[in-house]
Amino acid sequence: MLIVLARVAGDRIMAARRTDESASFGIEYVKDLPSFVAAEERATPRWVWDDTSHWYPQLLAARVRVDRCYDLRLCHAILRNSELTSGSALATGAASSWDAPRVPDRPASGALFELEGDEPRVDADPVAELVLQREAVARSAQPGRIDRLLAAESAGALIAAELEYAGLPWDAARHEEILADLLGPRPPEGERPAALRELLEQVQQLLEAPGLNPDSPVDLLRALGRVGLQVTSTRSWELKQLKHPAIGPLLEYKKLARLLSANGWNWLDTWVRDGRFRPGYVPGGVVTGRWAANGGGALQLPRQIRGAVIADPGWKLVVADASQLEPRILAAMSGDRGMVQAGAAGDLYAGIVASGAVETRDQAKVAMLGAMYGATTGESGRLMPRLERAYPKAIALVEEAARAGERGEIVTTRLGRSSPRGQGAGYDEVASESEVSRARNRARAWGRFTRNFVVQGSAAEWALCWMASIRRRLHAMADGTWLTDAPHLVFFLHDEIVVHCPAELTDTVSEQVRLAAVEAGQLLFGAIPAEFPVTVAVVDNYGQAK
DNA sequence: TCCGAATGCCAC
DNA sequence: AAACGTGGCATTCGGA
Repeated sequence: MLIVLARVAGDRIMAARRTDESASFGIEYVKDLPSFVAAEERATPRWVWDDTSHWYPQLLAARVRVDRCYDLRLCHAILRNSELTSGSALATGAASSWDAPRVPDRPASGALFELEGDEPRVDADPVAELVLQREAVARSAQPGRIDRLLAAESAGALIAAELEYAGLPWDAARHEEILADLLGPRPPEGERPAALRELLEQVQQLLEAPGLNPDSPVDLLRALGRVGLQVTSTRSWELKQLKHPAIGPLLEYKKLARLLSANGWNWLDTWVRDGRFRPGYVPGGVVTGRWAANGGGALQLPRQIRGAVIADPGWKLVVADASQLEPRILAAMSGDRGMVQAGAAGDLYAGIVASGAVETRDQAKVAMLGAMYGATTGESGRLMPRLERAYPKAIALVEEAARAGERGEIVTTRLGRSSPRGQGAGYDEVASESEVSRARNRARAWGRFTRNFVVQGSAAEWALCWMASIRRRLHAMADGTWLTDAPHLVFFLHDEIVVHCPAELTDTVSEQVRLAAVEAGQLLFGAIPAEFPVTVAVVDNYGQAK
């Protein structure tokens, strides 16, 4: 059963229900959304709505969870662009409001937004859009794959809302300790903490630059130049090459200044409330299908402060990451038996060494990353021919993706997400030499993008399937207990998840997380015997994992 | 004074 | 050693 929800004129909510494919929609109006959804959810319908982030948070706030949904905006973006649905009316029609960029939900009351016109929002007709989308899927050459992707993408939207609802357990006191240890006590607003002040004085003295602000690259570059240090930038790795007494304290300053500005006291005040860090997640926010973040920097949580992520008393964190996910995805997608075999024993990179393709694990890793990113120089570039000889099908897949991109063609992930229509490679015949070379560079850069797109995007699909399966399994374990009173997901980072879990359930949860990884592999690749092992750590704080 | 580009570093 | 993909975010700096 499907139930489509929409806001209609007069700020009313309409529900259009369809019990099976052949039936027509029955319309009703909803008085109280949470109680309506809670009642209907007993029959586990698929809820269809324009944008999960506009509907689900208020349901969760009322302690109403839903099992399945269909996010029209996210699915539209996939179908509109996918090679697998390129002939559909949805793909060929004029752009509509469904193509508009995501609109962040309006805060309940915000003076800033009142000016923008506060008439109630009326949704574009979601039933018509749903019909168009289903038609596009039905006419696709690969309806199974694309449907799987739409389901996974929609499940991801539910998970993102639940992650934000639950929040990541965060011990503000522990965070403050970490800051105090490294930076000194919290300084008054606008002043540098003690550790930074001391380092700054040293740097200023050693460079004989009393007024120097190391946070200003221009200023710093000038000061370094005055003592004879020739550098083209002030990046840390470049400064590390230099020999001068000021470099040590300068690098230390930069490290601590980064901690202060990115995850210091201001960050703590802004993003942590009541023992939870609640960042913004944006499912489908990256072209490849990865999630993006907006607010809080969830996807760049530095290792330095992960020790502040502490499970509640009596609870644990189950931290799981998919080992060498992208190369394994490449192996499975290309059907490269040798590379699949190399990953069968556990450590894919060790398997590559064992096959004799390269000498060390580090070489295997660098070479694989280079193959997926398009490295041409350095050690990675030098190892490529050997990798290609050992794993011809895997390397051919990324090489073909790169060539397609260079020709201006689109490429597509395992389940059917296509790259944006690119940067044409063309240049005209009368173009000057520099124009030709610029065009060639642009084409090559786009080729590196499409090369990476197929692997990164397919890995993102695997991760969505994995996480959706984990969510389903955790819900089954919960046996009616509310989301956050039972084991629940609290963090997601591309190929890694964290489950907040009562201590006595960690074994079961770990097992379910592993089973979910097997299931994800089957969802993407069917019977291909590719392994997707996960490393699971049961810890009290996130800093203890890995 | 506001805003976008440039810079640099964090995550995968 | 520093070129090789996807991002977010804080800070500086120069132009409107």
